[in-house]
Amino acid sequence: MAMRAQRIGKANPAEDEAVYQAILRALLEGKLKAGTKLAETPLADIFGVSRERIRKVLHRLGAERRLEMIPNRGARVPRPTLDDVRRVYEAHRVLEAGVLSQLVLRVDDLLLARLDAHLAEERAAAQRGDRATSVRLSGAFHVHLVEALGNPELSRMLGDLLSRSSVMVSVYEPAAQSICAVDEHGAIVAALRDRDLLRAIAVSREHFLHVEGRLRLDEHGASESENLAAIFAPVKPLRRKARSAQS
Amino acid sequence: MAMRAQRIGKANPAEDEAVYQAILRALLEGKLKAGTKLAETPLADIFGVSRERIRKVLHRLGAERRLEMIPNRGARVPRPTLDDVRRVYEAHRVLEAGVLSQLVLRVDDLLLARLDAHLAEERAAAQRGDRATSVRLSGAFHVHLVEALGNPELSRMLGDLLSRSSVMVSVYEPAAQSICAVDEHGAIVAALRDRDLLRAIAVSREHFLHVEGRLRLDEHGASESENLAAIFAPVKPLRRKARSAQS
DNA sequence: GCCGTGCCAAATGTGCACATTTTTATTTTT
DNA sequence: AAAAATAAAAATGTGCACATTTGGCACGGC
Repeated sequence: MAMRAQRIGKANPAEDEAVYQAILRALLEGKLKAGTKLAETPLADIFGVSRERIRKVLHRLGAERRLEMIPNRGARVPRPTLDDVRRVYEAHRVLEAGVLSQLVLRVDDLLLARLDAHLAEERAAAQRGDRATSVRLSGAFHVHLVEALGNPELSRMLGDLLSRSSVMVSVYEPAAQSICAVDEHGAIVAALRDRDLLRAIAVSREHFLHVEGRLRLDEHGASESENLAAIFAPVKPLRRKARSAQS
Repeated sequence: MAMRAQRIGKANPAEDEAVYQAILRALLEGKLKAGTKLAETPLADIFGVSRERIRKVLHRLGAERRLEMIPNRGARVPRPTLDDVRRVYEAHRVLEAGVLSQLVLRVDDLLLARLDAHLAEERAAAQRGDRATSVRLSGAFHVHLVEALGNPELSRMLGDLLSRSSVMVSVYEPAAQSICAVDEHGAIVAALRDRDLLRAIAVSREHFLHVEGRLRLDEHGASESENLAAIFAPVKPLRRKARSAQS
């Protein structure tokens, strides 16, 4: 019994984060198609970490409602119903209405200036046809609104909602028109400048309904995304235990 | 080696739930004082389950922001700052404003009748001095409002917020006056009946500010709650491995 | 007398070896 | 031959044995 100094218990929280971020990123970028099964053992091989670590990350993502966990059957990328998407959008709409109701009470020139600056950025990106930036800035507008309240609770809520709708967008939304119209954002700021809560809420509501209206109505049965190894390829294996599971 | 048929791997999800509910309940009922450390091994002994099971539950509660998890140092009952409490209340206020903005667009007689019935219950409980029921119904009012929208996302958000503020209430709120005034709830319903969004939001806002205003301003250093075994005593041990850890 | 240093006990984190459940493939029966 | 039944294979869930880290305490130095 030669005291096999096992290499267990490394206590490396960075590894957890790395795996978590990698899967989350793939999820947010839409690289993982809806309905794909995320088995523990293959992922452990791909990332070169123990299965328990994968398991922990998967359960965490499940708790955040970003993965669908079925007891004894593992984790799957959720396949949201059109109704699910609508509910998330509605929640976003409701939350923003609340944010606006609080915001009209404390608008100041500084905030308005910041929002105007953001609108200018959005317009610039739209004019030069930079669609990627447009999409990013379009989402950032709503983040700006909620962060103006300086309440981490609310910011986190909206963040969760946004990340989830981002994933859903990749399923149901036509890629071309997925950006919010800059005019509508401008209208919200204008209403805010006038301290007109009812108009702000109405405009915001219209805005979200527009986005919702663009959702594709057909539920195309998202196919399983094969070869997971390729999806996580850009991420360097943390340990060199991973072998290419090429078929 | 007589094939020690180990009793591991029982795959009993009910046990998880039981432990989770027990701790959550103690948390919500304020039996666990803020700052109390929840070590894994003692809890495992108390509940008569394995440490891993406790660990899983503790991490889940941490993910739900109901416990404060410190790496390598375990779980503690959070000791919220007064600012923390205010932020949760503000989030609740903002969310309800959004709910109301959506609700005025779809109020019908059925909803109003239900709310009236609830108000009647509240008044009855208040008149007969049933404080426990009053507190419960008072929270249920806000739940009714959000559930009227029929959106599970929003309901879950409010549920999280409510449960957290419930815990905080036990720290900062004077026990006697912690109930919402029925009149204020009635005023919200009245504004809803008139489809007057601005008034509904204003009344709701006032209502929450009243509750916030009653918070105790002194941060009393909540002492550690000793003898955990007694706190979880009403819960029957799941296995008979627990011995009374009386000092 | 007080602070820095090093050891000891306790609590948390992790990998592994199983048990259990699910899924798939094969066989048998009507 | 199709469907039900059965067995094998794979994947998930769990307890346990460690390793690692943390906190306290004694000892010694300034």
